[in-house]
Amino acid sequence: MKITNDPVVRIKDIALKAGVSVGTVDRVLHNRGNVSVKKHDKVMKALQEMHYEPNLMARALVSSKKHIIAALVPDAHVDSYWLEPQQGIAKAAKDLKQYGIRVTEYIFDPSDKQSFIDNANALTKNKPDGILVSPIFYHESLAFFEKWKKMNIPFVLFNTQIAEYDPLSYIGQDSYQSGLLAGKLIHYGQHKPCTVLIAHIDEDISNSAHLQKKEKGFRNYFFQNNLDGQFNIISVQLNRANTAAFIKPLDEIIEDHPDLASIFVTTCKAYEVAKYLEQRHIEHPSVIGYDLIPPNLYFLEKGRISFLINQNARAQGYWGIYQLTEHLVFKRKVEEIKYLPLDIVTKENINYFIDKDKPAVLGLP
Amino acid sequence: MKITNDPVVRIKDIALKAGVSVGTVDRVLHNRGNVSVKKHDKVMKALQEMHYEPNLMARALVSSKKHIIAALVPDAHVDSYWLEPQQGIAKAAKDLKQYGIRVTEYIFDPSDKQSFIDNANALTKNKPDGILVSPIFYHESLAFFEKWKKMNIPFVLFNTQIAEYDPLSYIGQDSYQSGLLAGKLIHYGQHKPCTVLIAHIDEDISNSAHLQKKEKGFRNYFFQNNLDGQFNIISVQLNRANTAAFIKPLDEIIEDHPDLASIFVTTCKAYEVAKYLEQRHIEHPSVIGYDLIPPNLYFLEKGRISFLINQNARAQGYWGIYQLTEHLVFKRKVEEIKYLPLDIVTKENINYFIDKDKPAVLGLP
DNA sequence: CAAATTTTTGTGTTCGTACACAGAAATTTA
DNA sequence: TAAATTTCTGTGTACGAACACAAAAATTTG
Repeated sequence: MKITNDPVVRIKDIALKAGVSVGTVDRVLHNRGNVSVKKHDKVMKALQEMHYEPNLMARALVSSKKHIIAALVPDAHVDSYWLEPQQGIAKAAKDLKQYGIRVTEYIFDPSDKQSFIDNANALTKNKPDGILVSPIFYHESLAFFEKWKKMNIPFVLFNTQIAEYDPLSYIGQDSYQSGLLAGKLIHYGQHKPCTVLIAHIDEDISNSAHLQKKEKGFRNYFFQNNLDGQFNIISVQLNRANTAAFIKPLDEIIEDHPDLASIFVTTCKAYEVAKYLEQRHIEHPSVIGYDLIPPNLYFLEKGRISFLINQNARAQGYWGIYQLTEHLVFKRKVEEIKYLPLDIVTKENINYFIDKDKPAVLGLP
Repeated sequence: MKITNDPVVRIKDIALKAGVSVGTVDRVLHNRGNVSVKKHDKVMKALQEMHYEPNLMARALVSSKKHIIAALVPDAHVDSYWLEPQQGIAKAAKDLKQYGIRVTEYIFDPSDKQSFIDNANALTKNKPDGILVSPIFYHESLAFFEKWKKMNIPFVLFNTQIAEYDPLSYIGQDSYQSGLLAGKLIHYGQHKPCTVLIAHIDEDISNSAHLQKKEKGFRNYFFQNNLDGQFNIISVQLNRANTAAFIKPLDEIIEDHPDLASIFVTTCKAYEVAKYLEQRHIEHPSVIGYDLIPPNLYFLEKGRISFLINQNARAQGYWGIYQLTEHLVFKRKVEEIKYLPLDIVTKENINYFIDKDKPAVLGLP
């Protein structure tokens, strides 16, 4: 039998041990100054010896002042991908309400820079206590980062990383690594030489660092493992807006490459490829894609999509708000970069990844 | 711009609205009785209308009485598998200390029923406020469940499920599902007819419901997908204690089945098979196993093990303590069964799964 | 109908921390 | 050296919920 814990130490205990009042300990703890060197040292010594750890509940209770967090996120009507982060944000807002967190969402059109600017301006005018933003427009974002920096408003980025003006934290997906992972999955499923297609759907690669990183990671998997000779990797950019730009290129690729064994879809639109294959009664190529959105799940269940890589977009939104809360309410240090797990999801383990209404007790791991 | 939250409602607000004192509201909230029907109704009405949700911080703060949780877990020296749950328990103990939780561990020898009984007796004598137990001995466990039930001590099971005497919660691995998943992974990697080996290492199948469920799930994958014809599935029980009982059967199987394509190891001992294959310079069979323990990670990194299925044993320990805390401290309803995710781990995404000082993200998606 | 008893209701204190404010000690100024 | 100022220190209150206890109202008893 072993006991895992030592007793709880309160500020009062520290004060007693150091021979000072709780007020003095408090001043030391928060570097508020106005403490004589002598007592400061005494308190520090007591703190070291007793391993003081603040009671987060009491702390949260007393500083129950309201913190307003502004979330600047793309409109899910334009690209349904953004539904997930938004759900995460909403969940976090609900869970963290009791800590005095209020979340205000500013929704911009991801296809319209001006919409981003307008919303960012509106947000800035309201002077929130913290900002969560998906800075998909690089240059436009920088200007606001500078403003927020000057206004001393902490901001957290998610989905897209921009290192300048050091944000409080970046919550992200590791696109390169996910490309590597997709490569592994496809390689594992294919032993004979064959053709593999990388399909970028509905997004302009040149404008998307993500897609580039995914493609690079994917290609590098085969390169690093000296598989270039066996696998003929081709890539294509498709656009659903225009049937000709979607169906036709696919038709041609299928015709030109009878040995096409797998298709790696770099966006959340794997279901479009699955649908296409089904309609054309093409059985052989396996499909790997991203994100647990309903149409993808449908084809995963059917077996038409083999794997989905879950980048935990929901969790990105959740963690963004969570990190800001840690900073604003509990004044804790937060990780500068937080990559969320890359889950490999199949028909057989899907049920662990949907729903996930996990509770939040702050302070928890 | 949309605001995600409504204002926080306190007991005081309810009392004001209902025209009573906070004491009365408190009595209604906790069914303490001694409230006139008239006022009771008024309070109920106010509660309904204002969507009261208790402030968990304040609640935990006021009832900051110590809760002692006893954890009855197998000795990791006998089977290193138990290291993971123990780490999870230790982490939870640390995180939840501030909520007044003290964890006492009782370590028993998993190969010795009497050791289980002795420790369980010692534990019971100390009358903890909650119990976390891995009831690997069925009959011996039942007797204690009955005692604890009578003593009104909530207990949570992990790792092994026993439904009688309804525990507060069961935290578990879904062994059947993980077998299915392993089947899928092997099938995905093998297109030609071949032989597949199920290896149970260092455990007696007949005594382990887990291993049986894993094998059943695995076989059913192939059965349900009408793949019986193509895949010749054989199984073997190996024991490292005796070299003859380990090396020899493997040698024979390899010789008898030149088309052996994959080996599914149902325990955490996949590294033993990987080591064997390496020493014999046998390249072709892919290996799939369980658990992220160092020797397995070594062979995963080398490529000798293709996939590891992570049953999140660490998280099992963590959640066990967590669920008891939810019940004891926050008085929240806890899920009766909590299956932890089955993660598919490869060389390419391993870094998200090790370390995990994961909050279990508590609360997270 | 008053006294005794029971039921119902309200008030006050507690938890650990943060912060405001008052009071004490040390320092500077005249 | 006294007064004014600055630096330092301790005390008191608030946060929201829980619970003990006191007070008030309703009921029973004599």
